[in-house]
Amino acid sequence: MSDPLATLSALLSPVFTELAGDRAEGGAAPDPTVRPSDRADAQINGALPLAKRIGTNPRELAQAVVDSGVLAGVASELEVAGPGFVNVTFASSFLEAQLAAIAADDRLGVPEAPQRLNVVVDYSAPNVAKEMHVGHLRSTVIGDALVRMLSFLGHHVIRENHIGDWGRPFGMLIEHLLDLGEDIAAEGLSQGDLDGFYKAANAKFTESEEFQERARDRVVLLQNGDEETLVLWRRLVEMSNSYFDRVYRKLGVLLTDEDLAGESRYQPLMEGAYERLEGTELLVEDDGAMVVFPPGFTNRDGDPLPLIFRSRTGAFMYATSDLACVIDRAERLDADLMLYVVGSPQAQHLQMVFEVCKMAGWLVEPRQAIHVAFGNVLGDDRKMMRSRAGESVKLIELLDEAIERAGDAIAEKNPEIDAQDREAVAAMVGIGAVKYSDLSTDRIKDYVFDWDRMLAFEGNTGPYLQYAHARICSIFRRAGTDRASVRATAIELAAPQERALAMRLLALPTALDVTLESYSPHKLCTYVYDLAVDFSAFYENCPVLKADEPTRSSRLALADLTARVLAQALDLLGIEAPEQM
RNA sequence: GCGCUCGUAGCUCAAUGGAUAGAGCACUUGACUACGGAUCAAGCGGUUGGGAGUUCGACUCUCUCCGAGCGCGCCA
Repeated sequence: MSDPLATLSALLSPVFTELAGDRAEGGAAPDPTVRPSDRADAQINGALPLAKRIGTNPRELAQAVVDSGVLAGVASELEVAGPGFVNVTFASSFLEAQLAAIAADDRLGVPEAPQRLNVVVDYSAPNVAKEMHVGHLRSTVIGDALVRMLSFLGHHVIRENHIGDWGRPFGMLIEHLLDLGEDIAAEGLSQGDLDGFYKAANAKFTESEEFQERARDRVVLLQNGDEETLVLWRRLVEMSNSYFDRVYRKLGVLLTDEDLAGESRYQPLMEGAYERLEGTELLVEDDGAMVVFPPGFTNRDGDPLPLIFRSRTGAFMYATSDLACVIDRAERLDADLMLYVVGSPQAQHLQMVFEVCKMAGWLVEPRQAIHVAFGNVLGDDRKMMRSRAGESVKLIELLDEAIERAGDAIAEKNPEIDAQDREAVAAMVGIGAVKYSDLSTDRIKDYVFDWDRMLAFEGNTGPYLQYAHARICSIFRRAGTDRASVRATAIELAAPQERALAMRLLALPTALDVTLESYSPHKLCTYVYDLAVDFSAFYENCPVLKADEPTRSSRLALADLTARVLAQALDLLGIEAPEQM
């Protein structure tokens, strides 16, 4: 761990334990509570709670921490302040050594997780023969970022795209496919007109009784595994998947066909899951349905709320499917962790499913399932984002608009760039802007989608971060120096802006840790933004190319390291870092 | 009605129980014969929805009230 704060914490822990002595026995080990500080490089806050616990004077205890001498070589200055804080200033030599270490490290100081976990991430989940809309954006983008971060830490990540490829609507969809003829349907669907297809089918269903009957018969055939029907169903799924794939490529996420784990896949597992549930005696009959009453859930009348696993008519429900899912992930995939990147309205349902799985013994600590919930994308009217016609906005159109707007802005700000480069950069900038605006606020909250703000290129936006990266690349272009060639150069920290930048660069591992502690990508966004701001201050105050040696080389090395950390952190968010823009 | 989530500057958002609640936008004022001004610096702007409690210390934890969104049995 390269973070100087982490080093402090590690060095101080034994000191605190010793100072606590036997008077603190029984409790948890005392935490030095090292925090960033605006009055010094860091502050140690742990003396206050410890003094309280063992009944001594906090300032004296803080002084004892200082006198322990364990920070020799790490800190150049230690000062007891206020009621018992210790302000720490790092020795430049220490920071310089840490910088050298991360500069020589492909992982930029981020250690691999001590324990390699099997992590299933369930995200994106569009519906076959239905358009992907803004509602799918958050799940896809947040899930993708989490997948990237977890993979980077060395975990074994299994992506699962739980597409809606099964169920009653497929009767009418298949009949509509037959009516149209496969070729015509394929043409429409491959053009991305999924909504038109679905709506036409739906319209016929509501209008024509004859069609309804055919649709219902078709569902039965599908469920009974009729081969001809299955062929048609597969065609439909394939056509949708190739469309989804186009969207994913444009969006730049890692999902591929390999990751498809649709509802149909869990269909054959439901019977077994259900039988095992029967074996637990949790299952009870209620009003003809087979249900479980997990404790703590009530309906509007204050009665226990059931989770229904088999309807009165004998059909399995989506709870049954979710149950089969958990069992499959736990037993076949041996998942230590299951992340459900699903909108917050599903909170209660998932909570109930997880609870039943716990009661039945299929979800036992340390194996755990977590709902990574998120809020809505809102329009400027603060309501669910809709197109002018009142329909949900097609994701693909939204992405195209982002790219177009970014292209216009680039053409305006950087007329020298050639058309081909501009096109490539516009995609990186436009998509990056959309992703960053989605990732940079706390996922649990709704957020307002605002073109002007996300593409403003100023303030806390994707383009601003990319710009910081592009500027660094520009320095090297101008210098005619290969970036890799400066990586072994010693960095000397003299100016305060250099120190601040260095501290930030070293903090990447901590930023990743706190991000994954709560699966909140916005924390990593805040880190990257702070890094870009620190770099801007450095750039403004510390001339690189005009500096004398050895300062010039040192600053080139610092700039290169900054670009690497920027690009790495952006990559973990799924955002590309162009070399010019 | 019950449950979950949210409420922070005019707007959009931050803040692992730590000192004086921070950014961006907007507004005001400065800085280009230095590496990309798509920038930087400074100013303005707050009883953190109200109240109570826990704590040496609360935006953060607990309770309560107000307001908003979502969910609450045979769709997924």
